Amino acid sequence: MKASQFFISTLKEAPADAEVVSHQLMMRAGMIKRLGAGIYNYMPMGLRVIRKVEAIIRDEMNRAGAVELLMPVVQPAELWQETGRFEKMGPELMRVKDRHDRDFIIQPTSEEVVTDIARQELRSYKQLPKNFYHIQTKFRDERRPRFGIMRGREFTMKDAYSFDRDAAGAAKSYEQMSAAYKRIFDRFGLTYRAVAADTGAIGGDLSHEFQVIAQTGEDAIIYCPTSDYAANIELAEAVAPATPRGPATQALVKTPTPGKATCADVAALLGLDLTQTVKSLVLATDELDERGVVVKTTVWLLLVRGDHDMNEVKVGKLEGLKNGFRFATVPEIEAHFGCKPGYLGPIGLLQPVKIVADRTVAQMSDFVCGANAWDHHYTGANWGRDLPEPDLVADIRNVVEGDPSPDGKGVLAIERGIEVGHVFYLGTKYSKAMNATFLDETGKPALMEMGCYGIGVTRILGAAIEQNHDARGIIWPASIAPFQVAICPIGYDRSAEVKAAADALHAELLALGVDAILDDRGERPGAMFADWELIGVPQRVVLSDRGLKEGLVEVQGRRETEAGKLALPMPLSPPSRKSSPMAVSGVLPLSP
RNA sequence: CGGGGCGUAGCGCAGCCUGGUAGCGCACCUGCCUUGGGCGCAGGGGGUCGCGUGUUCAAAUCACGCCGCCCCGACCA
Repeated sequence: MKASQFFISTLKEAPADAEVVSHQLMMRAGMIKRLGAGIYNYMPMGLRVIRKVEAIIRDEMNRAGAVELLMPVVQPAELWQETGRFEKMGPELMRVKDRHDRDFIIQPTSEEVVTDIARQELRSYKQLPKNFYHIQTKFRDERRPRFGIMRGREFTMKDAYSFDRDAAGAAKSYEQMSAAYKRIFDRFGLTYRAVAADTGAIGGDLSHEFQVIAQTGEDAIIYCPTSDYAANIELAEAVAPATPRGPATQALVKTPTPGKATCADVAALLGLDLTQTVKSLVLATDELDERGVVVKTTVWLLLVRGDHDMNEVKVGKLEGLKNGFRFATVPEIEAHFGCKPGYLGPIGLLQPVKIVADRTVAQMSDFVCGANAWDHHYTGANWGRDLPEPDLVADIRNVVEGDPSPDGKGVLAIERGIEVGHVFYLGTKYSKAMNATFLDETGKPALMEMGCYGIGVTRILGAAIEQNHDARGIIWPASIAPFQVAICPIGYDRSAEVKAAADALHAELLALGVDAILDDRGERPGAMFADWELIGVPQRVVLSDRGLKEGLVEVQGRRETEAGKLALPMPLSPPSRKSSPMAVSGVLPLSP
């Protein structure tokens, strides 16, 4: 490829609305152009990266036995009504009507359509297992699109769906996909972690997120540096403290804490550590009759230590709360606690309240909590003496750095990640809703066991840049770089020798199957170098009259600060075979 | 959805408060010059100032409405 024939459009300044570095660099490098909120044009340079990402995904998906098909972007609402998602999903699901006023959706994912295909086509156990995937445009009407391509509304995703005859088979499919994902992310050349994730209503433990490690990541990843344990923060278990509850040593005292409504303020006022305080959160659950009218409301008091945060996902799994909960209203709070929010606590309740203590809180003694009286807290509160033991003790908080690892093999650490892949066991959720059955050996219909597996194709670009960039621009891993080598001749248009040498090298690299681009634009060297560094091409070859006189060219890796000199002709080797899972190294020898 | 901010040339911005000729840098075009880190000089093209209504002799500027975009927040009392 010659640069003059290709399309290169770089900017010195990033558009003002680009906040995160990947967004800024992709705009500056001319890879994407914004068309609307969360909607982008993929310009030629960016599309080349997308195509390379897709090629690796296809290669490994096919190797893992998945079969590619293509399902429509616009899908009839009927299928989504079958599973109830047409009504259940929020405005994130884009609904459209056609000229006949019929309902359609723009797909955010394709469980319904693929299940529809499966129930029609897969009729015998002999046809299972089967894994269908596609790489397709998705649309999610995010309430707030941001971070450029990383949280756009329109994006490209690879989604795969496995169909098995039983749960054991589905587990096997899941493992195959996990293994394929590891190969895929290894080939991308990115630092990532597979973390256990919450399975929501499905249950079981078969859900993993593939997170690209980056300081700017939206997700907190919990892992144990001394073991294999890794989970996202929704799931990571906070184990009960090893030390038993201490004895009560203080008397219960109602202490004035005027204007100090937060645990941090109270602790500071009383000169105590935040870990001696208890935070009160009030939830409510409603029982409905068949007409949907509230017949009974239960108020819950959740207690976590002052320095801990409640974990809504964990709370949502508790008996009595798992069918949905809300935060209590102020009138409800006043009726049960006799106090407005700010000084609430578990002692001296006006009406029965279900008390759930976090495991840590249940082990505390001589703690500080709200006194259910304005501007007052209790100090020296103790379970069993000043208030009954809690109705329920459970893990209801987020883990924090330094907590013991649930596997008992060290302490937990936290780092940030960008979720770029997710593997998930679905069970029979969709096959049941859509009656997707097959005939087993006994001739009886059975529900298909499903799994789904996604990779955010366009998000990979953002994640790769967040993880790999410097002051000069992007640093693509070789396997997904738009070009592997940029040939930069100095004086291409005025030196016959330079032109001949550059053309020859270009032809030779192309013949070897190397994605090389020859910069024949006639730019000055500084402009040329700055462009390719911004774009992030892994290797650059510079040819000049000066060097050619000595029979030398310069080769420089994008991460290197100095060029190495190589004698002509260069000892070129073909790039590692496509099938190699580690085709991430450069194609040119970097030093003689 | 709540709060804040912005909309002036392809990009980055000034001008608006205090109404009267629309300006700067980058990019772009022409010529000369230069050629190892985004050259220099000279000349040039390009903007219904987001849209609409109103106030006024006169509106980018003031008022009202709409649209678009960006940021922060969304229940931890």
